[in-house]
Amino acid sequence: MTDQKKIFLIDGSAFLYRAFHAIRSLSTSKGHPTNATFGFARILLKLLKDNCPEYAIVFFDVKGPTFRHKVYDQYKANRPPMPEELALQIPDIKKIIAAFNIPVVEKQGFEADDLVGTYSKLAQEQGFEVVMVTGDKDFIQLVTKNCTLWDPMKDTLTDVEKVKKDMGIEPMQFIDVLGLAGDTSDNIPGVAGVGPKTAIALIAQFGSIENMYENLDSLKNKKKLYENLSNSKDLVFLSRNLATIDTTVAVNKKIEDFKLEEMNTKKAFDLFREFEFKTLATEFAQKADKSEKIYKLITTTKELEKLAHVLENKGIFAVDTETTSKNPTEADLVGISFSFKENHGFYIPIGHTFPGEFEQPAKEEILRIFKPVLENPDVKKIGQNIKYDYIVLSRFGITLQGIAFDTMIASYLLDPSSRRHGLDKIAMNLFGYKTISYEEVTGKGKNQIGFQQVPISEAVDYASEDADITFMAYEQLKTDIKDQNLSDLMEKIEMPLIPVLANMEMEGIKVDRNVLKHLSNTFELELKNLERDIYSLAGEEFNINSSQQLGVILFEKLNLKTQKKTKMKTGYSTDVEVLTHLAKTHELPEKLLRYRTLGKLKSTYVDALQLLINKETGRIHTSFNQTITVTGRLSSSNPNLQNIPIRKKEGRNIRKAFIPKDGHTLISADYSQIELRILAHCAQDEILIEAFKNNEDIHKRTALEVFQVLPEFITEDLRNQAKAINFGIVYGMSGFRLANDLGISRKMATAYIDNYFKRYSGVKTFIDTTIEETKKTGEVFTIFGRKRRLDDINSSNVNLRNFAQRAAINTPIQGSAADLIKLAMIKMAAALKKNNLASKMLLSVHDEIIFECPFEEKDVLIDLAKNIMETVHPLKVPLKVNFGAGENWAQAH
DNA sequence: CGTCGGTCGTAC
DNA sequence: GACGTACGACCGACGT
Repeated sequence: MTDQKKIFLIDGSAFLYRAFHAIRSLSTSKGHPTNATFGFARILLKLLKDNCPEYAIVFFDVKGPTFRHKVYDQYKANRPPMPEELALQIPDIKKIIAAFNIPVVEKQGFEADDLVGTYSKLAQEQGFEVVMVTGDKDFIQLVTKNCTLWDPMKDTLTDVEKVKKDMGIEPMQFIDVLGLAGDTSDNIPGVAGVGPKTAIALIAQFGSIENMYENLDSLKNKKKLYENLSNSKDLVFLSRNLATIDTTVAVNKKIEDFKLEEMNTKKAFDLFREFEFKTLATEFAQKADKSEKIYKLITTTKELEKLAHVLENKGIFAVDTETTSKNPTEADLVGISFSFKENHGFYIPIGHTFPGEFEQPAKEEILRIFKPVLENPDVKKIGQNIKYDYIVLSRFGITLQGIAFDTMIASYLLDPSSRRHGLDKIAMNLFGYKTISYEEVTGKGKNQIGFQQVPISEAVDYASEDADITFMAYEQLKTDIKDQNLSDLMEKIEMPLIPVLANMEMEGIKVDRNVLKHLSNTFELELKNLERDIYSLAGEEFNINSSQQLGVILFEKLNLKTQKKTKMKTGYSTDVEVLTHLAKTHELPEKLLRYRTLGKLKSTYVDALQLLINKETGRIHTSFNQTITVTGRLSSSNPNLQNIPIRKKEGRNIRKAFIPKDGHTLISADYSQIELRILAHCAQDEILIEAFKNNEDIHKRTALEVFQVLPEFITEDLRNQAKAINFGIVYGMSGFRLANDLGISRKMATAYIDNYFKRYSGVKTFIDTTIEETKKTGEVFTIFGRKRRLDDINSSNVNLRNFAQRAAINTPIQGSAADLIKLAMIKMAAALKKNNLASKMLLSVHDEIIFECPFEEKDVLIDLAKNIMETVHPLKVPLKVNFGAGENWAQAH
């Protein structure tokens, strides 16, 4: 190695084609080709990584005639025009080069080759070592002791020694080789019958074309060659001229000007993201720069007041709270952070355990100073999962107002199928920025500390970053939301829903612990008995909850007939269906079914619910998650109050534990057949619409249509079968499944479905057109424009494709129902406030809203709710809401 | 000792 | 294979 400066001259034009052809096909999800862009980027990255160049230039041909065309009008005449797929990618490639901060040189009338030649000469004159980066053999003529040739795709290096060794000639003599051999791709003629091998041999023998012709007689013994050479003398000299790389192009002569600057990783990352180069994007993501961040600890009264003042004036800022718990209904405030400008953040410590190292302001003072701005509805607030902060602040006497944007929700609306809407993922996706993780500052496992114990400097960085990134993400996501036509959904539904849900969570629902205790004891007793019986029937003790061990007992020890394997084929299935079947032949499965039912009720509901009763309020405060489901529904967790049993008697008893507070009653408002009504609306099916308009029993109507019998022959059983069909349609059910469910032949089930589609022809058309449309766009939409991508709809995998087709039908229906009830909840919350009612909305269970209502308000509330819920958004069919009231949830429903 | 996938069961 | 959307208890394999 020498300390000589080195410059890399990159033959961009040649690599365009090589990259384009090397990768067969690659494109973004929208179909924009990226194969050449990817190949080119990889070549440049390899160059940068392998060589860490200080100087480099990329050269491109410029469209239009060059001096070679003047000399020879057939030059490159046989070359087809650049494929459109490639031409489309040239701007992308130039963007990548720009992001890498590599200078580009191109000049009208000259090819990249000539520019490489010219700069190669200049650079050597100025004391540089030159590496020409290309796969084109023509450049061999330029190789000198200070100029080598590197092909990054084959990773071969060509220097003077290698040329001498391989061909027995000096590099400069390679021009004469080209003169003789020609070049079919450039349409340079050369000599007929003379290819590279012969040409090299001739030049090796004679030294030059001139010398060869002077001594042509010595080739007379090779008659054909001699004739061809004699006849082509003019062409040979012309060909040599054409193949000679010009080294005298008039250009900026200062090589020093081409010193590389550091690449713009951010821009490169953005481009990789745009072109969907996922691995490259991730690679670049980790190189984010934290040095430009300005995060400040704010503690003095003067600073606090100044900050509050600035926030007020800015009119919009991101806010984030740090607390002692993941559960906002029991979290204590540890700190609060703000940001209103990218790369800037402020942190105010409130409840840190070790304030000795700094002055922690009094909590009351902080709340007093920031309460006005946080409660000012004209000052907009941005948050990441801001419902959390709303609840925490609310418990400290601050009602957050002016909630304008939630980055978690925006991320969700843009791609509800993604399970990752954490700030870390958002930062990575948008900026390639790796955030400080919570575990990094608190530790994890048994050594984890609360945020209140995190050293203040780390707390400042972590908390400020959260607000900073949230603000930065907001600026990007708001345009993404707009571009994707999701603004209405965001502004009219999801954002206004946040405080509504927050208040429902804070309100919670009262639970009678004694009811649960009693149920627990009752179940416990029976479970003990069942356990004893089961062990006795099995002839041994085993873990009844282990389906694996159970399988062994049933199918190996007792030799019961196996029914089916589990989904993953890891063992025998022991689910309800199997056990029910086995129950006909053995007593054990019967007991197991009972054991399962009671065990489920006890562990999942009766016992788990008791643990989640809040000590302060005596109520259960679920979380309503707004960014979980792919369809737009809410989900509920800790506990999940959306799957409390109701269908069977024993389970329904659990609902008796959910009660209203004194002087109140629980009211259930339940949308009747909302999904079938939405189906009627979306499908514009005449019969369905008519049936709903006439307030008919929809399952009975379906029975009439499908079974083609007179009304007086519709039995309860037939109605139930029709009900199963109605539900099945919404889920995209197959004939097989229907046959299974109804215990009829597959043929009969298919006939039913055929009949259904014949009668409800609008539904049939809706299903077909929805699937067709989804195939084109890869997206399905709800009535309110909620979007879900279903790329699998075009998968070659039958299972994936069928699944996507069913989802394409179900999502608009389930999702539109979710849109409607969300809107109804927003309107109900507003109406309760406007009418000064003391009633509270407590829960939402997909098509049902539960209220807690003072006795005297009951009639008013039902009137109001009926009015609002049924007219929430007019459809082609009426919406109908059923009401129930009672002293517990079982009664109310 | 924590994580994670599999199985099962509850709701709409 | 075969009906959409969730949450969560329990088991057991696996990794630290």
